[in-house]
Amino acid sequence: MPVLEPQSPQRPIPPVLLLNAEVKRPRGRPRKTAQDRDDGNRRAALWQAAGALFRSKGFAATTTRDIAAAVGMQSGSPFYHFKSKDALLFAVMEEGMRAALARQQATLERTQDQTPLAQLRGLVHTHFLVLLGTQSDFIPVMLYESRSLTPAQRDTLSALQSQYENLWVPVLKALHASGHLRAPVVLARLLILGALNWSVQWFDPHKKASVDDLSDAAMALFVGGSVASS
Amino acid sequence: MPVLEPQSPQRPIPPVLLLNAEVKRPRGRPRKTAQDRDDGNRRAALWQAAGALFRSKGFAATTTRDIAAAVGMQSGSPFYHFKSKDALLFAVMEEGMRAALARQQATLERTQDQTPLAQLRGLVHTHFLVLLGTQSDFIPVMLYESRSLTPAQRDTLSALQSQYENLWVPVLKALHASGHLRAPVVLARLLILGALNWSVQWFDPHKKASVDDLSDAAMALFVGGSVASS
DNA sequence: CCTACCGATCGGTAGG
DNA sequence: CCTACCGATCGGTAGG
Repeated sequence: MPVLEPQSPQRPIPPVLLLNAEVKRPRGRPRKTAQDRDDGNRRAALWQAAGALFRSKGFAATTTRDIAAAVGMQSGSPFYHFKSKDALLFAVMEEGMRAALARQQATLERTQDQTPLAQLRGLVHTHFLVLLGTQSDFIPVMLYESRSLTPAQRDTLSALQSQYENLWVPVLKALHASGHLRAPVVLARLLILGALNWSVQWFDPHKKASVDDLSDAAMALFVGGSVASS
Repeated sequence: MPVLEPQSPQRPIPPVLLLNAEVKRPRGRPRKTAQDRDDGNRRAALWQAAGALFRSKGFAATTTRDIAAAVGMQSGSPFYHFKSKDALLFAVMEEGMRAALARQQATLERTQDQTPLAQLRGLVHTHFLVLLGTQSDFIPVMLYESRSLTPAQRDTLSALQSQYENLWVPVLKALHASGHLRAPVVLARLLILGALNWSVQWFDPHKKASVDDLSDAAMALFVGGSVASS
């Protein structure tokens, strides 16, 4: 009887692995096809899964094992793609900000010949889509978990956030000049973005209010005010 | 030479305690005076310290050892006062909500003979004070860490939150009826509270904008709108 | 409220 | 990307 029998090939698959795999997976490591090989598939899968988990459970309460399991990896494997859990958090935020920036820039281009009111309506609507869309967990994560970043990461993200906020300023300035917006532009920007961002706390896609309804209400609240008649 | 000498009174104070205590404390366990005895001193100290730590580091990233050290206890001692870390979180939130409710009720009583605009201004101002005051960490914690509560705790808190939100409704309805507020009342309430709540993200007491400035800007934004002249 | 400790978990790593 | 594991930490507890 052998004293040492490491890695016996007949050893049964541990139950915990069967729990994580819905269907039997083929034996051995998956072959890398031409489409599959190191083109960032797995890396993107990791930060997308991380984004969803960070959003629903919070950064500190999410384990790297959760993330690994979500994409069918073993516990140590995420560290092959990301140096640390922190790097994963940063990737989630950075990818999200870049996507949001691109969408808002497209919105501004699409509405550049319209009135400032229409431009604001476009920014508000796109912001709601970015915030509340099914696959955009990035922004809520960014808004809630920034304190877990390193200073250098925070700086990089701050620059992206400034870019994003600055997209709003010319529109708000125009509306301030035309009298549609009464509050000072800087504070108005902060309060408006806050009102929109907070919707991640209460928006329920199953309720009756749609993103369009929200956009209408926001516009009415911010720039649809009446004459102060008393 | 005695084998067992538990609680030897000559035993030196462990260095870790000296680090936490700015001044030398009297030897032995502190005597309980009439004022001191179990009147909730230590319990309140714990949830107040927990509130500050949960706010700055987040619930999951704060250890019960952090909390114990902040009030000069040993690692296991918070569990003498609270059944679990979870119970501490709940205490922070509940105490905060009750304090906020009391302050807003006082505001409404103080302004009950004034115009709805003045009443809203009072609610906004008090809300900012509750949010941004030096000793009110409770609300930000509540807003960010609710997912760590048990369902029963969440229910209790939801009831308090509903009470708080309902304080705003009559005022907003009056302003809607008078034409000062254009957006639907329910969505307006959500957007307005969101705009205010978000200020915990960016408000800096060392910057020039005061809570009064914020209140003015918020009023201008929500109910100070101009005629839509184009 | 302290002491001493447990059981579990977790981020991360060496080596393949 | 997996295996096997470490070092540290953490919530919580027994007993006093």
